[in-house]
Amino acid sequence: MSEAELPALADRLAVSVDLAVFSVRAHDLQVLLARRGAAPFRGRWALPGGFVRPPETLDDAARRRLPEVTDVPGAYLEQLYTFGAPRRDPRGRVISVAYFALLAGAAPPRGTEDAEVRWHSVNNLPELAFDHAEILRYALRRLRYKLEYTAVGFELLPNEFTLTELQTAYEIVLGEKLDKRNFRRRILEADILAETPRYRESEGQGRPARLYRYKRNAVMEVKARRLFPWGVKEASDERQRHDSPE
Amino acid sequence: MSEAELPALADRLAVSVDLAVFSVRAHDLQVLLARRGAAPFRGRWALPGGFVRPPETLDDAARRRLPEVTDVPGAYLEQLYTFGAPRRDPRGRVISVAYFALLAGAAPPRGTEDAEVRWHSVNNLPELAFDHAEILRYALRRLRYKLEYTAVGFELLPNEFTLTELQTAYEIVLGEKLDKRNFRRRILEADILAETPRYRESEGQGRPARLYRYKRNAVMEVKARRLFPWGVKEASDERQRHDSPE
DNA sequence: CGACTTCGTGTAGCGTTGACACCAACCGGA
DNA sequence: TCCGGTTGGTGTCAACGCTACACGAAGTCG
Repeated sequence: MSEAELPALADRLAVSVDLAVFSVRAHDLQVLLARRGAAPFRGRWALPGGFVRPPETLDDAARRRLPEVTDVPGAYLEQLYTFGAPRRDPRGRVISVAYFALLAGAAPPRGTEDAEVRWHSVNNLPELAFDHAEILRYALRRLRYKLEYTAVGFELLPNEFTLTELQTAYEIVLGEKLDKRNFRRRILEADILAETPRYRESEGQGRPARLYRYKRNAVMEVKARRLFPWGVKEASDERQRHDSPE
Repeated sequence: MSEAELPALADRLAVSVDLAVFSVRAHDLQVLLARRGAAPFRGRWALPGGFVRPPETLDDAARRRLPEVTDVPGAYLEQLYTFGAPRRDPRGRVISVAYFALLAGAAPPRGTEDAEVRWHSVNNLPELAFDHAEILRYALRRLRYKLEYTAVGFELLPNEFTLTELQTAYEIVLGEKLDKRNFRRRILEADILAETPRYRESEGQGRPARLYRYKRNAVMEVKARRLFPWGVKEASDERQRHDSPE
């Protein structure tokens, strides 16, 4: 930031936000995609997003997109990474600040005037416009990491939920079965859930399950872990940059 | 990304990269700052950085700054977060993609024509221009996290180093003493260091220490950790967003 | 050669993790 | 109402991993 003057208009860049909106629906991890109604990539599916307007925050720009594609009370939103390859958009230089969002599974997609919006299974994705496949791969990786060392899983569920529903959501996202007793021990010891007096009695047989809700104002914090008590592997084939967070 | 057309020139944004360049020098964690030679914030210290030019990658824009402020062979560089509050720059709307870099302690600062560049202790910082204090706080947090669960510590040292030097670097960054035997066990089990046949004999008394170097092509990878075997604390006073990476 | 400094090494106790099986509550149909 | 079917909810024990901790080795200096 040493230049005295802002760059000339011609040297300014278009800045967009793109959202990877995840939800667990139909026992599957899904992401919200919008079909492009105009060139370039007309007809292709893409992450919902749009250009940042001069007076708004990046977070605001991202949050503003949400009601355009789905009905949702509160959603978890987090900035992910900024993608800025010079030719990622054929129209010209556009840098994209990627966000990911977590929604309770109930949210139905909401089409816009000329843009069809639909949930897609992350296991069965169409070809995506721009570099959105890369963005989505990255978002997915981050989502899994995040779920492993933080407890944002609630954001994928309605306000009240059973422990089994929570565990199932984790299993779906992580793609791996978890031990019931250990899962419950951990999540309860973490002291971020509050029992409600209510039970889920609905749908069919079986013993009714206690409903829990997420304790507001409980914030996950990674307990200071001494150095890296983990592992190291040889350089994997995975040829990706973006190894930030983890 | 549903609009068909790019925004008008007037609605484009200036995009800058700002770098938090860290190094361990004089038994202290330091960051490279440049004194601003022009308004706004003339005379204030700021993170080195500059505007992104249309044909270059964000990473390139960041890497291009490095030789302007210091001599360095290879430096570790990683994108951090993108800051986009509308009024963070009094000249107009500028969004800043923040990077952090790690340098071997030897690197001397290198002034530019009208910009003095100096190392500053992170424990004794001057007032910074723009929102750079916030960016730096964030970068520092990420650096500490990163060091705890990844083994980038080498990047703060010259090619060959002793285990004690490495441990000292970790202690300085983390601000906490570490157990010698445990540190060595961990770092060696990780199998990312290679012994050299050489010893550090210089400076003064004591038994000479074996020199090690960082194994190229050894990539840290967080061993898949089951769920969050960690802790949770009440919402801390720390009123910050940006809880991404961890 | 003795005092001083830094290097380099092993173990035992403890806490945490992961694996594992059964009774409880409710439903529906016979 | 009883019985089979389904889902909910609970405790222990063994293996492992982390932490804490002290002393002989190798060299320097006077």
